Amino acid sequence: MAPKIKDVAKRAGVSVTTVSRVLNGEKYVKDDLKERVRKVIDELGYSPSHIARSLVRNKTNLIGVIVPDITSSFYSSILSSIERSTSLNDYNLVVCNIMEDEDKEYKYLQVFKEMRVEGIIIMHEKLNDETRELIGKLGVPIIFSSVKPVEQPFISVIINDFHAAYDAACHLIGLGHKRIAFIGGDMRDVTSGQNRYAGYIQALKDHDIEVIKEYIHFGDYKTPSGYEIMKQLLACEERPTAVFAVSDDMALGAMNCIHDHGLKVPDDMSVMGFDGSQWTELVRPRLTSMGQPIQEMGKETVNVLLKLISGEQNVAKHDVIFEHKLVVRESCRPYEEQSQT
Amino acid sequence: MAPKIKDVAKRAGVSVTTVSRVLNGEKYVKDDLKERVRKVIDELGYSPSHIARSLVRNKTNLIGVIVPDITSSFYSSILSSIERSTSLNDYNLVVCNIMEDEDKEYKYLQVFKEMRVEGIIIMHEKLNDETRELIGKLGVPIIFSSVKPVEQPFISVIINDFHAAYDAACHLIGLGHKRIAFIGGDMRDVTSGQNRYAGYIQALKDHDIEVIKEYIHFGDYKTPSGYEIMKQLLACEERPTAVFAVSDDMALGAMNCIHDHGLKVPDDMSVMGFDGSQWTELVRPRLTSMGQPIQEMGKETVNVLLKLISGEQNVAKHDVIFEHKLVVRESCRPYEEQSQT
DNA sequence: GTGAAAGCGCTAACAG
DNA sequence: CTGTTAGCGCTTTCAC
Repeated sequence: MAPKIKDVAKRAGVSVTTVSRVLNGEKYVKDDLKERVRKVIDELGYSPSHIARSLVRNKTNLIGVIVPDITSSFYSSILSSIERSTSLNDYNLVVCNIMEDEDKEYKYLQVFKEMRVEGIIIMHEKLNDETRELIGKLGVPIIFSSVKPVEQPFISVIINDFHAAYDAACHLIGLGHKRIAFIGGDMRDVTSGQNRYAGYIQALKDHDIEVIKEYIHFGDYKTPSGYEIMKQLLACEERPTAVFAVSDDMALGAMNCIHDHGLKVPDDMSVMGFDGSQWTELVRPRLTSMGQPIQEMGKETVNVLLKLISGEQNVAKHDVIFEHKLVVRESCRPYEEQSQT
Repeated sequence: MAPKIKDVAKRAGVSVTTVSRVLNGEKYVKDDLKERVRKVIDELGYSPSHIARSLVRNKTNLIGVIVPDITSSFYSSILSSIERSTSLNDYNLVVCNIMEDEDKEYKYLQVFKEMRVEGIIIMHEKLNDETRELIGKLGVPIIFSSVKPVEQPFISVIINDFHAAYDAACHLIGLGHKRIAFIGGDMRDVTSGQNRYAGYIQALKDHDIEVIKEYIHFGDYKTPSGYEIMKQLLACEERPTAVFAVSDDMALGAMNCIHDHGLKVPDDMSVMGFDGSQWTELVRPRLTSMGQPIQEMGKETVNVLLKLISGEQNVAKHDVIFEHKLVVRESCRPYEEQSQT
C-alpha cells in the first residue's frame, strides 16, 4: 500500500495538517519542520492521492476530449496541441476515440460525467439526439473544436468554412479553371459539409461559372472516398480540369487516383485540398491546400475552455473564428485551353 | 451542485445503502424499491462520483500512457488500438504526449502516480536516469509497447527487430541489390536503433556483401531526416541502388528526395520502409515495408497489462514477441547491372 | 431485505 | 505557527 499523509505525519512527528501545509506550499510552517516533513516524504516516496484531493477540493483537473479518429492527421494535430496546452495548465486529458461508434461516445460522455471532468472538448458535429440531450444537461463547460453543430449553445473554435471554401474555389478560378469538380464532405455536417459546399457554389456563381452536377460528389473526408470519387470524375465525358476536395485526405485519394490513371498532377488536373495537414508537404507533388491554423485553434480551444471552467466573467460567449490561409504548393497550375487533351 | 447519493436516498425514501445497492446491481433489494430508486436517479440525473468510488474501492480504472508523438502515424495507430481495448474493458486512458520533452514525461509519471493509475504503458525507450528511478518504484504494473529498454524488468510487446531488419535487407539482396544503403534510427535506442542496424549488417555479412560506411546513416525516424540523409546518399560517388530505412517516415523522406532529384522510385532506386504505417498504401509508388502488426500489438499490450493489474498468476513474465511481416508493394524492384546510369 | 455507521486519504475551518 | 476535527461522496461490514 502506498504511504498516506498520516504515515508521513507520524514519521515526522507532526500533525497531518502540517504535512498538508508543506504539500500545498503554504507559509506558516517553520523551516525546520518543513524540511523534516520533506525528508520523510522523500524517504517514503509519498505522493498525495489525487483522488482524495479531488474529493475534498471538489476539483479534478480533468478534461474529457472526444476525437472522431485519433489516427487522422488533422485530429491528431489538434489533439496534440490541446494536450500541450492542458498539460501546461496542470490539467489532464481523458481521451475518447469514437471511430464512428455513437454508443461509445455516449458511454464516454457518461464516464466523463462520473469522473467529474471539469470540461469537455468535442471535435465533431454528428451528435445524435441522445447525445445532444445528455450534453445539454451535463452541467460542465463544453466547447467544440473545428466544428460548429447546429442549435448548440456552446462555443466553437473554428474558421469560417464558407469563406475558406469560397476562397479556395476562387483560387482555382483565378488560375483559369472553369471545370472545377468538388469532392465534398458529409452534408449532415454543417461546418465541413454544408458550409464548404456553399462556399464552392457561391464562388462559381460569383464568377458566372456553370454549376455542373456531374462534378459534385460527397465523400467521408477519408482518402479512399477521394479516390473513388475521382474515379467517377475521370470518367466524365468532359473532364474537369481541377478538383477541390474539402479535406486533404480526400485530395490525396484524388491525386493517387489521377496518378494511377496515368495522368499527372497538376499538368492534367489541378488538385486543391483543405485543412493544411502536415503531410501536404510530404507528398509529391506537394498539395496546395486551404489551411486551418491547427496549432492555434487547439491552443485557443483550451484557453477558452479553461476560462469557462474558472468562471471568468469576461469570456465572450461567442465563437472564436480563426483566419483560414491558402498555402500554394505544387498541385494546382494555371489552366490554358490548349494544354488540354 | 450535482446530486449525491444522499439526495437520491432522501427523495426515494430509502437509505443510501439501498441506493448504493441498486447502483451496483446487487440482489437483496426488493423490486419495487429498486424501481423507485431507479426512477429518482433518472429524475435527478444522478450519476455516482467516480472519485468517491475510487477512494473507497481503492481502484481508479485508469491507465496512463506515454506516447512519444501522437501525430506520428505509427504511434497514433497503436494508441488507437490501445484505447479501443481499454475502453472495452472499462478502463480509461490518461495520455501524455511527450514530444521529446523529458521533463514533461517525468512530470506526467508523477501525475500518474498521484492519480493512482492502475497501470502504465510506455512507447519509447529513451528513459533518462531520473525516469528510470521513478519508474522503478512506482509500484504499479508497467508495460512497454513496441520497444524494449535495456535493464528494465518490465514486459515488452514487440517484434524481433533484429530479424525484421535482417529479413528486410535480405529481400533487397534477393532482388539483386548489392549496394544497399541504410537509414538507421537513434543508436541509443536498442530496439529500433541498434537491433535494426545489427539485422541489416548481419544480412549483408551473411551474403558476403561488403559493408560500406558511406552508405550508413542514422536519423531520428522522421521524414525530414530521411530526406537529408538521402541527399547525402545521392551524392555518393558510387550510388547505392537501394535504401532501407528503419521507419516508413524516413523512407518517405528518402522517396521525396529521390523524386526531387529527378530520379524515380523504384527504377533508379529501391526504397524499403519499416513499420507498415497506414500511409504506405497512400503514397505513390506504394511503399514496400517491413510491417509490425500494430493493431494486434496494441491489443495485446492492454491484455497483458490488465492481467498484470488483476494480479493473475498465469501471466508469463516474459516479453510478447509478434511476427513481423514484409509487405511487398511498389517501391522496390530487382536490380540488374545494365539498368544503372 | 434494509439501514446505521465507520471509514477511504485528504483539506480546511477553527482553536490554541 | 501548529494541531483537532469535521466532512468530501461513496461502499461495506454489521446489526436488525
